Amino acid sequence: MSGGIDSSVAAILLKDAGWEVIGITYRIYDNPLDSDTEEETVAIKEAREVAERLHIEHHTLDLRREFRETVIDYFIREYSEGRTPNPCVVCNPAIKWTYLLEAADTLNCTRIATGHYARIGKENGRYFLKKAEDPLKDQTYFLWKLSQEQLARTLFPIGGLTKEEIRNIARSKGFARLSKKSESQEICFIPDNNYRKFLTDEIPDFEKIFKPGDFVDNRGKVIGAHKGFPNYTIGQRKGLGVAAGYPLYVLSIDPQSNKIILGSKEELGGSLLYATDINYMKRQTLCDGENLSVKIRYRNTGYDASVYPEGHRLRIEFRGKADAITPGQSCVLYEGEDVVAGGIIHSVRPEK
RNA sequence: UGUCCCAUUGUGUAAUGGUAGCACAGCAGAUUUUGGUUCUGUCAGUCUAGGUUCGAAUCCUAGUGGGACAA
Repeated sequence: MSGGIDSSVAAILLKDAGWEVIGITYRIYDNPLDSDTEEETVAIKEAREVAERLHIEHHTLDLRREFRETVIDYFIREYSEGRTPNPCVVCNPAIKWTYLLEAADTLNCTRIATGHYARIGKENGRYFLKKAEDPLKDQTYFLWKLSQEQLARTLFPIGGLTKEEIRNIARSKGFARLSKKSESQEICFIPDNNYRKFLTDEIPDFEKIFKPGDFVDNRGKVIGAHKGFPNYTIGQRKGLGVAAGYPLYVLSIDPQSNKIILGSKEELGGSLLYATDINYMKRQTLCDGENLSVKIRYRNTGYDASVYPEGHRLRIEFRGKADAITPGQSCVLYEGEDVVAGGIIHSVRPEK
């Protein structure tokens, strides 16, 4: 329970369905403390209050160290290597599910549940994610890394409902204030939403390690100066400070030469990627050249692509051009509503 | 040194002599369980000095700066 509307309604729905519900809230970062008590964070306090009103048991787990070691360190490492991390994808299996299941075992609970917008299916003995009922809120993109064991014990009480229905439930159950809370999450451990500032604050000697360098065009011509490559991500347009008469986007980042290549929207498109860290979900493996819909970012409906397994990785060839394929981000393979597999985008260039 | 061309917001450009528009960048907001994208709004300009004209970015003169030719 995060204190927000989704996990609170998930708890309400489970309780109404007759489950014996226990609420768990994590403390993963030094978020602002509640101004009255100075003891717990605002979010934890709100989650505890919801649990109290539902008359359910509630526990708080301090996972700041674990979160730091697995999520924040990863986040920093990826940007330091010129890649673009997705902390939620790492956090879900490694933190949320791992410690929720651990708590479930100590508390003698059979299942765990979260407030994610997703559904679970099972075919041929395999568990897999299905897109949420509300296509605008579907969060399967962030959950592709969950294992079979994790999925087997998971419930998604709100996956079959729309955001509007969730709000109505909260209101009808007397949680009017929750239904009005803003959606905005962004990176949960970066309070001011400024990840660039976070990196320069967190990385010792940032200015010494990541020096300013050149923005260049596709032919290598210098067209501007960048402020250290961790400040940028592929597809980025804002904040480049280079005017060309048409919008410029970050095409690629080369940490070795400390150069960042800029170009037009057309040049940003790519038709190939290699994915690693594959997690097979609905299928145990894939056939050569299977046609699937591939999502390479959260807010995207997916591109038609052919998928070729190559050892421990996948080669994905898009039918058309995919926009801003970004190493470090996830690619999730869908067959209709079902998540077939997922992986991390490793490279976008043809290789042997 | 001689001839010619150019000079508009931070950048690139537009405006039959009638009082300055567009794009990019910047800034702000919207959207969002990653980053990026996208959308909306907004700031800002006629090189300088004279002159012609009811009126000049637009015409004339000089200056300044840049470019192209030329022994």
